[in-house]
Amino acid sequence: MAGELAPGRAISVRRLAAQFDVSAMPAREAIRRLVALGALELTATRRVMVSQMTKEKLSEIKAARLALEPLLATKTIERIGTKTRERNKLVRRLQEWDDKLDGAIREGDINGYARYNRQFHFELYGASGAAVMFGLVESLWLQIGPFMRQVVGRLGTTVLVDDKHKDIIGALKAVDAEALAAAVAADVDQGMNTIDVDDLES
Amino acid sequence: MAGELAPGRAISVRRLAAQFDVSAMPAREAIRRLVALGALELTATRRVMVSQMTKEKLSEIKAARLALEPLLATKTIERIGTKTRERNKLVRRLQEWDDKLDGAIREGDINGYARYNRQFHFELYGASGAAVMFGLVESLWLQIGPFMRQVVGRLGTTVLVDDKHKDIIGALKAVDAEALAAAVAADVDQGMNTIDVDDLES
DNA sequence: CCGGTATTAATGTGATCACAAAATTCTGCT
DNA sequence: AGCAGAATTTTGTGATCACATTAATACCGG
Repeated sequence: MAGELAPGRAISVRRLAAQFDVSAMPAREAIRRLVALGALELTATRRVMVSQMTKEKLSEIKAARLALEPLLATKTIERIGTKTRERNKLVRRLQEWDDKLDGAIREGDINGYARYNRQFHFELYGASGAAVMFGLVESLWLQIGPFMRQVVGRLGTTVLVDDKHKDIIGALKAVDAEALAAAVAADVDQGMNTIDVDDLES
Repeated sequence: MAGELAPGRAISVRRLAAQFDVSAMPAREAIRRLVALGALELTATRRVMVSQMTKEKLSEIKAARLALEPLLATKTIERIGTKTRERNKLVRRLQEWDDKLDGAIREGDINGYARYNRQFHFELYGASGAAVMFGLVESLWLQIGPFMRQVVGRLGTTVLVDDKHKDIIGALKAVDAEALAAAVAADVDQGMNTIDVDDLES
């Protein structure tokens, strides 16, 4: 999800096992799990690699994210909108992640960007308590992660300065579910539009 | 997905392996895969069982299905809306499944209902070529399957006669994306509303 | 007949092996 | 140097074992 593994990169059981100093079995399970979630894919020869991105997949992931993530954010407001204490706590945490995110963007730190952006969104979605949808979104992020990293690595983090995180935090503070959903949708839309499969072919 | 396994039912590697006359390894992989997709869940003691349904999960699944399945249907129209030949072929197949489905409902055949309803929807969604979203929806059906079967088994298939499949086929024939999305949403909504977690507690 | 305890069976999980198939490296020839 | 083909290594996958843990059953005292 952090994009440490480039699309197309081959993953083998024994190498992964050696890397994490475990036996083959846990490595196998981890790999097959990520295959089930779409992060890794099986080649025709049963080999496993980090999934490649295509225009079609990117468009699908964008549509699915736009359909699900605003919903999750809305559920978070439904759950803790009236609980001032919890809401403030969440706002504080989101602000922390966003601060670190801004820092990472300024410094061109791609690892930091990927990490803090994920933390920010998952903190917001996790607070919804909606485990099923959370799982679906997790699968989408697993599929988009390696590709995003590649693109950002090529274009630089400056293309990502214009996120809508401030709007998200503002809507959460105001307990405005509609504005929150709109801000999340705008953030997803903006993030997915700045990248393009063509960015990797040049 | 067909609901052959009731929620709460324990699944063990060795039993599954014996049942399908394979060794432990493929059974393990299958189980872990279904765990990753949410169909099975791990208990606190590392045991595996068919996932239980809760009001919250049911509500989440409904929301996610309503967000994704109309989208998939729309993508199907985008893909083969203008290709008359392929479209007619799909319509014919959908009609076949729907006929069998009606028969199953009339005869109170729960297995048939589960099977043909799934075939109908997946035929429609599969034609979209949207593999990512298809996977998400598959995961949702895997999670709802065992529960649906339980409820339908208790209430009888007659509660399901009022599906919107005729509307879906009609909209597809008319190449009306909006009407198709609305019909799919209505079908999902109707199907999810006729069932209730309370139906299993009585 | 009931409830708790001891005994037995079943289970998840990590480890390792074997084997065929695929990828990679090496080699020798032009 | 370039390249086909052989030799070697790597790999996925099924099989089986071992061990600790948990569930199921048997047993027995009241």
